[in-house]
Amino acid sequence: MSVVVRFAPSPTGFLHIGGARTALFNWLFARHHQLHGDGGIFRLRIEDTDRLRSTPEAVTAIIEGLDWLDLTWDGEIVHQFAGAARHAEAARQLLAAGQAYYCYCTPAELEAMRERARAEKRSVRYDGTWRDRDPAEAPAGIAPAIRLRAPQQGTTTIGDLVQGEVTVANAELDDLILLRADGTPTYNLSVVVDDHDMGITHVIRGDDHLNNAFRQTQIYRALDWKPPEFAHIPLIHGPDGAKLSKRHGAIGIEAYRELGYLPEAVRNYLFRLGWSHGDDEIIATEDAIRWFDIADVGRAAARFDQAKLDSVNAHYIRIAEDARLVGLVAERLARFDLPLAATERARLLKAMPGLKPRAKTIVELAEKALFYVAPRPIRLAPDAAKALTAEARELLGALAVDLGDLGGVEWRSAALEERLRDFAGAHGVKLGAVAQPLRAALTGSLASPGIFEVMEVLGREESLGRVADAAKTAG
RNA sequence: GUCCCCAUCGUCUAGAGGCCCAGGACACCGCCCUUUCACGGCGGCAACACCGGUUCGAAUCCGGUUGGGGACGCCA
Repeated sequence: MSVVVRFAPSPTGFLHIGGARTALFNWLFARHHQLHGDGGIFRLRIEDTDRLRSTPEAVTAIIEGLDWLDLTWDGEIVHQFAGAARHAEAARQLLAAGQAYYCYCTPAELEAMRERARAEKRSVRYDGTWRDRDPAEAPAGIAPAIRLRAPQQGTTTIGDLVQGEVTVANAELDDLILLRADGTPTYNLSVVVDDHDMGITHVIRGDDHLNNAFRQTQIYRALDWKPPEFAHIPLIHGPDGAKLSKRHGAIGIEAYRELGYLPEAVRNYLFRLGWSHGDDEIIATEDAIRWFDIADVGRAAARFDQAKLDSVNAHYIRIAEDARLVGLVAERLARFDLPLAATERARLLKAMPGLKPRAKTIVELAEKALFYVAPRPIRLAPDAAKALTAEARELLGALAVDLGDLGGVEWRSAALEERLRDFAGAHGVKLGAVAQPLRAALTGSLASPGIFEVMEVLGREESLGRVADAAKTAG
């Protein structure tokens, strides 16, 4: 079996987290099958048949989002509207075969029909007014839409790879519109024709399309085409348990990049949401490809949990290349008018091993790296300033003299630690009593990487300069 | 309202009749490590929605109830 799947977003907004996961699952499915030699084509189709709401900006956002997540598609992007003529032709073919008919109801009439149904607490669906009516009775001046003459008896069943076998009574489904009055095809028609023409074997999409699967199956049957396999994956819900929407905040995938998440972390978090492989939590993408199986996708909706995303992201930051991290941090700092010189980048590179286990996001990493490259005198956080008591400053003054005497001794973490311990002993105080004021002086904060490491990275001159700054700070 | 789907710790999940008085991860709380904060290590809290069946035996199978979600557009 040669597997062909597609991700088919409508370009009416940014690529949100749910769409990203749908794309990810399709991509994983394709790459998995590719690994096993049975095809594995992942196509991208932009469903832009809604001419009013589709925008080129949204297309760009979707492409950038997929690029960022490194979900590469195969072949050319298909723009659905480009196939409108072909879709319309399918509708006319059904019309000629008696599988579809002209409906002259106006939108206003249909709205009234829905209102009535709602008021009478009946199910809301087209009542078939024009299904069997003679077209000769058509009102003048009204352009008709084309509706599918759907079966009214019996049932329609789809064998869903995630949800199992799902059956619905045909009486529950009404005659959907295939071609609008203006001659443009509707979503359900376009999807069926495109999926068929593109040779799509598996349709993997959000659960919210499950109902459409029945309608689409009816269209396949009317056209005498074989429907693809369906796999409707559960939606992602917000913390409140309802479908993730704009109401839950800015959730475009690019927002996550902006918030400092690494693409591999977002990928890991996303495919672990609804799909599992035993107890594995941190899963490399290569392993996910190897292990991915629709059968392991859960049936229940999952809530989005930022704390977990943070933790996964923290993990990927810890194992990321230092140079890459420096690049990402530099990019952030540059936005705050802090372009880094080569020496500062080199400093950050050296500091990165001590910095990265302390950050959950790149934003946080940049904040924590700031003191390394900030110009003297560095800004002191309130609690750091408070730690610099008169007594502490006096101690730092003495320390500066002591360290200044270090002369030819190496300015290295191990040697500095030894020196500091001796200094503390000589002054009859605990190491912490000198380390904390020193930390405040060097980093402007009371929480930082190991202080000896900080001294080494900062270098002799900068370190002593900062200590001197702090020692003379007015208490 | 009608139809469809779902249901294990707060959250993500493992579990496909005995291995489960339910395991892992995140979060939370302790302790250890330690110059601070993290990381790491150790430990703790915490769930099979409910009621009936089936079975020697059910988180796992069946039915119902409740709860949650999704869909009901000439949107996609």
